[in-house]
Amino acid sequence: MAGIIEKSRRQQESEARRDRILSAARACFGQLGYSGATVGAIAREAGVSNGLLYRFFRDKDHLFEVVMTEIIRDWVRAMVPRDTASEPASKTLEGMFRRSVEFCRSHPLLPAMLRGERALELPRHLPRHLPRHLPRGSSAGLDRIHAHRELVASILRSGIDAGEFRADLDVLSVADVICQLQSDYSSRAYRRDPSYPDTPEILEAVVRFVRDAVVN
Amino acid sequence: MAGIIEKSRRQQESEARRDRILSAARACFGQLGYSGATVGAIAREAGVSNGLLYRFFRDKDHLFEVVMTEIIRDWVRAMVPRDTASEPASKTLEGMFRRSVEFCRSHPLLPAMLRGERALELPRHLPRHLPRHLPRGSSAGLDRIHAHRELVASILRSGIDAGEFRADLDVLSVADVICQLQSDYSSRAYRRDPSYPDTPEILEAVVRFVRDAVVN
Amino acid sequence: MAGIIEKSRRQQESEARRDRILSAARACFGQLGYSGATVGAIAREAGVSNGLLYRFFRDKDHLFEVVMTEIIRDWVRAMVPRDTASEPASKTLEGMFRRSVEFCRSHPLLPAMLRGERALELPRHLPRHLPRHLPRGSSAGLDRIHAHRELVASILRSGIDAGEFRADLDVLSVADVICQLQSDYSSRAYRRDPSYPDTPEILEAVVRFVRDAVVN
Amino acid sequence: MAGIIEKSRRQQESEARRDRILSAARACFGQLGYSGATVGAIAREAGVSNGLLYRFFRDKDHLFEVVMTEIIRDWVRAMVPRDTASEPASKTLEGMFRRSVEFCRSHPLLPAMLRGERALELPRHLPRHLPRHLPRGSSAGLDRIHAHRELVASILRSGIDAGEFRADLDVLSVADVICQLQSDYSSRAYRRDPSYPDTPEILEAVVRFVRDAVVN
DNA sequence: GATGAATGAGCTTTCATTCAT
DNA sequence: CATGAATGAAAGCTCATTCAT
Repeated sequence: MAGIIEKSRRQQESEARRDRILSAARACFGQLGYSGATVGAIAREAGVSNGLLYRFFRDKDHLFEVVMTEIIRDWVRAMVPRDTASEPASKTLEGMFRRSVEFCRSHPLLPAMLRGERALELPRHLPRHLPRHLPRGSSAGLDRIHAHRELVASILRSGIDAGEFRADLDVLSVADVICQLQSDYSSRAYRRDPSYPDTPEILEAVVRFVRDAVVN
Repeated sequence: MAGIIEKSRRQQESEARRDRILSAARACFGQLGYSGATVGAIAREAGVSNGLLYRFFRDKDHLFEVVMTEIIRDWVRAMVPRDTASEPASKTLEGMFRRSVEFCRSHPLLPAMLRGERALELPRHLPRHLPRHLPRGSSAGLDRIHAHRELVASILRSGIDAGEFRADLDVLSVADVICQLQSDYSSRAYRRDPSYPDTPEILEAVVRFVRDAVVN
Repeated sequence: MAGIIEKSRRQQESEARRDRILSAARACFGQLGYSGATVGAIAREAGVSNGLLYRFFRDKDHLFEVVMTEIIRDWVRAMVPRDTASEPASKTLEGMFRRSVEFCRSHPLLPAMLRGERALELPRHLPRHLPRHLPRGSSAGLDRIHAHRELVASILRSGIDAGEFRADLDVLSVADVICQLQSDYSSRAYRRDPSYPDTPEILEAVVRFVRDAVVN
Repeated sequence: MAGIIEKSRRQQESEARRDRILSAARACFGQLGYSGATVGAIAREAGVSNGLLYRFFRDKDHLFEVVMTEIIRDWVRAMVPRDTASEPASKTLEGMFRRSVEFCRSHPLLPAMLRGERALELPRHLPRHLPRHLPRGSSAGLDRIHAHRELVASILRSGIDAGEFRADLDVLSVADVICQLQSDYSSRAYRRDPSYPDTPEILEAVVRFVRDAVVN
């Protein structure tokens, strides 16, 4: 039994280190961008050696991909509405919005990247000669984005069915707009840019803005 | 007099080169991100030597800052409403939105960065130890952003005064939302990411969405 | 007694592991060169852990040296003539040559390195500034080389004494040439380089070449 | 005119540096093997910066290939017989042999590699899992090797035709043996290994050895 | 002014070696 | 004894920047 525990201890520590690396990567990529976040910086932040990173991840790219996939998974998970049945659709919508903002506030800042996904530095080897279209798109991430949009759309539809929302909404497009706003304002917490304020008042205003746009 | 003309000619050529560099930088930064856009690539794209770049700009960072400032200036300039007096405020708003999108579509893609400003790779040397707040923020650019917001706010106010818009709008916050949407959808043209579609239908929907949110 | 047996068993296992490591090292060094053969690859090939290697060998260099010494010992041993008395010296010589080739063919490929000994990657840390003479030269190995040459020389001498070989041979030099050819052609099997063919015809020709050079 | 000279000066210096790099690479690869010869060591030896190397050569591999091609070209060129007509074939053969040795003695040591080509460290990325056959074989080099063998063969044939050499020689195989010996003893100068002596006596003996093997 | 060859700091990645388990 | 996770020095390579021409 001692043996088992001992082995488990080692394994646990190893996993903990892996997690610390992921956390550090999340933070570094978020604050410094893809190539600004050097492997060395990530390792230092995680309190491990440079080389250890490569025991867990094939290379920097792989680490990046794992970070992105994870963060999107967590974010979507955090937003998903809980008890959608009993409340008015506008409340459901508002709940999602607030939970998303809350997730981003209390969590490492990757969601900021979501919005800018494109602006995130591309892995440096892909584009050698200028006119090349960006690949990127860890499919896992994309799926989640679609799922998110679809979720909002379904809330909109149920709101329309309930006579709560305007009947003439272009559901998919409006869902797109709402998702966009959600990621925009969710990420402000981490922009730390006074030009893009992140006050309760603003959030209130956004919620009201959306409600005014969709309710009858 | 010949001397003067000659000098003037020289100056003209020099300025033309500077412009070509700026254009190239705009394109390269846009497509490749901050660190993906090497000084060499920009120079090649501009058809000048590597070193010439440093006659006009202190360093890569400086060039980046100038590019950003310029692009924001042009963008704001393109959006500014022409004859604000005779039309309803909602039309003015819609016009701005469409002009913004149009500007970004026909113009090099930097506006895409606007939205993500923060996500744009930062100059690699600045942040050595993690908890450091991003400098960034070519003040010129910031001013424009404020100006833009102020402009939208003034349109909102005049719409309210005219009884066209809801009287209870939190003008500044709503202006913020509208500006955010403007830059979001303006930049989609350049994301080339199927997850973030850029169809006329979407644009129409956004216009309607905003109108529904603000008109009485 | 049980204790002794147990210990002996342990010891046996340990030695078996040591042998497996040596085998693996022979294969890896041979196919991948000194620095291509990573300690990890050797351990994996041997089916032991990375660290165990260091219980038996001081470091990678030491392992390499032992491998070289062993292989040379085996090779020389394989070449040694059996019943030198009854046959003509040219037969003895031919027998050595063929046994050497056979040894290299049926054995891991290190003999290939023999020839190139010098070209074998040297331990990377030794030579920092260029003009340094290569250490290398596991004395054990060298002795064997001398022994080999001496053996050939003695065969030559007995051939001369028997009136079978030319009397004017520079015995030591000719022995050197013959040894050289022996290692050259013995190692071809492992070069797998079509420029250096390894056919029975070639071997036949070499045997004849040597005979023609030495017999009266 | 000044302009032309000036430009030429720059170019000349640049080419000189390229040559210094090639020289240094020749020396380093020769003494240290492929991976022992670090890019840094080569640059230091050449008296240039690390990075300059990459202006002239794609990467370390490319540099290596150029070095090999060049050295083989020079070597073969140095061996080629001058006035093949008037002298006996055995003299022609002897001349080649001596010139080859001379070339290697006065020249950086790469010829040593020729012999060991296979033993030269392989570019490290090719073989990942053990059972893989070595590619290598800068075709330019191989061609030269074949050419060399063919040259020797033609000398042998003319010697046979002249009744100077044995009529029953397996020409191609014997040419192979002679070429092998040529590269063996040519490279000894650089082995600096007392086990493989490089004295005039040895050379004399080799020449005689070959003569005895082929002449009638 | 304009060039681009040259530099060298700094990046990602590998791997011999150690040591807690 | 044996393991393999962890380390960190050092490798190959890139690229912002300088400066002789």
